[in-house]
Amino acid sequence: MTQDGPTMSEGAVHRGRAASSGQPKSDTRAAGSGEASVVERRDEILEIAATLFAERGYRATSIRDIAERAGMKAGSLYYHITSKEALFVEIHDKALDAAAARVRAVIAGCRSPWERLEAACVEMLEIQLNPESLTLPIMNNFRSVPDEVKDALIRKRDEFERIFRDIIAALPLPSAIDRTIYRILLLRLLNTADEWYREGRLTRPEIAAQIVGIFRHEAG
Amino acid sequence: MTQDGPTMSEGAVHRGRAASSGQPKSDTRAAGSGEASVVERRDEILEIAATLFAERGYRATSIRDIAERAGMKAGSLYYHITSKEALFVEIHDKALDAAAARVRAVIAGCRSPWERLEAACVEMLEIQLNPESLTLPIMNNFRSVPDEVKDALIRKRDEFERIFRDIIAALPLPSAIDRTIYRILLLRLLNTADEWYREGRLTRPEIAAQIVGIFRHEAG
DNA sequence: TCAAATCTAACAAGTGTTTGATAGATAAGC
DNA sequence: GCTTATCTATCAAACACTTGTTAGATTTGA
Repeated sequence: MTQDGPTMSEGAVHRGRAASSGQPKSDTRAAGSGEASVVERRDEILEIAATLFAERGYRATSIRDIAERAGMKAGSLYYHITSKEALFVEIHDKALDAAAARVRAVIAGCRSPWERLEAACVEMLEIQLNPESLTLPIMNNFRSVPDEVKDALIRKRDEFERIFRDIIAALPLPSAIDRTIYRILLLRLLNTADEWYREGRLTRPEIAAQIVGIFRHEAG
Repeated sequence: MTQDGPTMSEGAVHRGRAASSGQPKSDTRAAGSGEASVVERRDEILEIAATLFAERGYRATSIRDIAERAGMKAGSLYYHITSKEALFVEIHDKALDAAAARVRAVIAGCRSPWERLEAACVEMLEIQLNPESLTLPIMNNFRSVPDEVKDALIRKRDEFERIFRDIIAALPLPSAIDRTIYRILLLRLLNTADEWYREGRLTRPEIAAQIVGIFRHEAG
């Protein structure tokens, strides 16, 4: 892609209920009335799209694919979304926020720096390898994303990675090790786990322990 | 992609001079006659395609992109190639062969196991980060490749990675470290270097040294 | 003259997106 | 309570465009 994607012009003025707009009137409509509420429907679409983006990548996932999985026709999707790009950006931001929250939560209960690193690694593997929710492996492969959007995505990702910068800053590493490279390498492994992970033999915590084992060096 | 790509039916019976076929008559035509020889023309196309595939990925690179860079129209490309898939497979195989040769060459002159590992890492970074030749970063991102082709690509890649299996087998690692995970992680970093590498500050050999520094653990 | 290499033009299929029509539910007026 | 009117969510159909690929005509050079 890089230069041929649609150009993401201005903000949406759709008739439908695209992205951010606060609740429509007061439509959260408690789950009493039998069927899924309006808000849930949109979240459902976000999850479906997230799963497909994660499985096949942005470019290889078509609007029609998403629509079909959501049980509707392609055109109908545009009642809920502004554009494919906007959909991706929204998912990406939500996924990173959720991931950040989860990682922050697990490291909060850790005393030593190495404990924190290992807990963060375990949690990252869970996040990347469990296609359960909206916390999905889509924080790389920026090549498949139009240029203008790319900047926003990278900014959000950098924000997320600051968590690891802090964890690593607290590690008692030998002075010969460059902490920036250290962080880049570690995050690359964690973020692309779904590409190199092979089911079987070792469990996820065991693999996380292997990673930390390799990255563990005490100053001396 | 995964299931929608073209289906790579049978072997080519083109009129042109697609893939493997030995030389056409005796057409290597020494470089005396002023212009590029026929064989060189085809290699030129392979290099152009390799560069584009590396830059944008398989799916995001169109036949028309390649043709334009080669100074011709899309249809004309099919005089030289059988299909986009076959073109990719050929490039991929050639790239891996070239990379294997280069890595084998540099580790041949090394005594100690750790020396060998560092030399291999330096060379891999050079290969991945120098878009000079046909030795290009396309040994990952298999998601963007049709299923049937994927198997062949993976087989070839596994063959390449055996070099690293041997290097790692000779390392005096602590018994707690799993050499399979160790190899997978290291190769993932080296193979995706073009995605995480940022120009400036550290040179490539310095980065390679950092990587080896992190992965270096003596048994004890 | 002959073959190699390229062009033009089309194909069928797929892309993101828009438009106008329409069921089904909800609310308002009488 | 019954009939309107409004609104929500969907569909069908088209749009303009890109994709890989093929066929036949045409140029180029020896």
